[in-house]
Amino acid sequence: MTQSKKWTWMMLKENIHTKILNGTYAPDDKLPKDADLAQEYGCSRSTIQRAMSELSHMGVVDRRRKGGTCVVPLRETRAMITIPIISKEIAQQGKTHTYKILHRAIAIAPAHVLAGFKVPAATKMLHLQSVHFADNVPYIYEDRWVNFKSIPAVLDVDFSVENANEWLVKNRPYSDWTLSMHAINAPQDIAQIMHIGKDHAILVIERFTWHQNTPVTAVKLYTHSGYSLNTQG
Amino acid sequence: MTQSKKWTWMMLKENIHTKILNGTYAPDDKLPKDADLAQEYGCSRSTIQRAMSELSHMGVVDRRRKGGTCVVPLRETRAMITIPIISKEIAQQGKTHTYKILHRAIAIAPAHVLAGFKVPAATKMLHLQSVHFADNVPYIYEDRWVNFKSIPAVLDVDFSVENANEWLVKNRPYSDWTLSMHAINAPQDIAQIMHIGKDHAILVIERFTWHQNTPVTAVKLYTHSGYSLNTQG
DNA sequence: AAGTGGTCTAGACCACTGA
DNA sequence: CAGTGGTCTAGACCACTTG
Repeated sequence: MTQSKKWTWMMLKENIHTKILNGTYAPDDKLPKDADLAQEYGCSRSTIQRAMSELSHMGVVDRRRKGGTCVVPLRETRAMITIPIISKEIAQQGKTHTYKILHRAIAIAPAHVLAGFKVPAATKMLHLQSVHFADNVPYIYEDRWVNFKSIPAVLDVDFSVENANEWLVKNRPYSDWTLSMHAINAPQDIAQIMHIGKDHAILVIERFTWHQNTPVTAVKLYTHSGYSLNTQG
Repeated sequence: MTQSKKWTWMMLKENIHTKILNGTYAPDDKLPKDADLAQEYGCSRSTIQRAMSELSHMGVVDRRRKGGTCVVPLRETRAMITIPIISKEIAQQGKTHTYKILHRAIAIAPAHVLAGFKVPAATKMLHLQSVHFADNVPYIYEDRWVNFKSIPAVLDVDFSVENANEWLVKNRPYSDWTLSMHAINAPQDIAQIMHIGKDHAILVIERFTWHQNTPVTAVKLYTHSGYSLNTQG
């Protein structure tokens, strides 16, 4: 039925996905094995493999050696989100990015930072608090701890000029990270900085980064009112 | 230097990523072309291709035909997030999921729903408001519009028993969607439903789904206090 | 132990796109 | 139009896992 056509892996992915969506393959059904599908579609097994591994990655099917390929019954939505580089994001909106540092100190990192890093002992880190503006309107407030032991040069940087995130991305890339998003009511100090009312709801993006198991930086980004993260699939 | 070893695409990905992280390949540098890398590592071009296309997908490098492969200078963080199936998520926490429908009506969808669907004309849809509980504590409030023209059977379902999201996932899978996350202060009615104070900050997840260009459902999930979305890379 | 998906190879051709 | 990445193939072997 499906021969005589040239199938790319992308077309295969969509074709099989459609068959799953329209019930040709129902939830929990077992799909034919790759070799049989290859014959059915008249293509090589590698091409089937490529399509199916995408579907597996999307959470649409579950693939196991020896077990075969099944349609996942209650599929979750998986989305790739991009945490933008702040200055780029602001520039894309046609606005001017400026940046101001409010606080710089070396201090023992608070418990939640140590916990997030999974570092048990109290450790001194560089504490940086700063604000990003878009056309002089507060855009994001950034509260950051930097483990300067992993990158001593950070102590010599003049962060009144240089943006901490971008300096770090350039000078101490990370290999692993965690990310968490939640909502909070703005406490008094942040409300004042962001020019919003106390208790105004803000989206907080919290990120921990490591480089080969060494903590690099922990940052909380307190977004401006109305900020949203978007994606599609 | 790197021969005599058996390289898998995963090892290659990590090895090349490390070289980018440690500056062997600096931002904006051009990497050797796939064929040369294949020779350098003593593997086939397909294997290099697999590793590099992963790095490209991660946003670490930029690949162009004829242009070659470059290290992206200011790399964004890209994360795969999973929007869980509510009942599963609650079960995973060892709690009991229950569900209650508060409102069911057919009405003209409000402007923001029509706009999100990119449907210009006023359209009647099924409006469902419900709450999910974890051990009888409000967990998520769900405000949903269903385009019943795309799935008439939805009008006959007894949503006092059946969970709308899961019924839809089973009976009208979607092919395309958008997702948006932001924070709001709980309005009076939602605060009351969720047993929180008015203006308490909550994370809202808003999703529009289509099936082959036909709107299926628009849903806003108002999460409980303290909810967070997590991911890692 | 056998079956199925995961990976690797060597080679071919195609599709962009930059010079 | 020439160079580079993207895809496809046919076949081989490996790794996991289930019966």
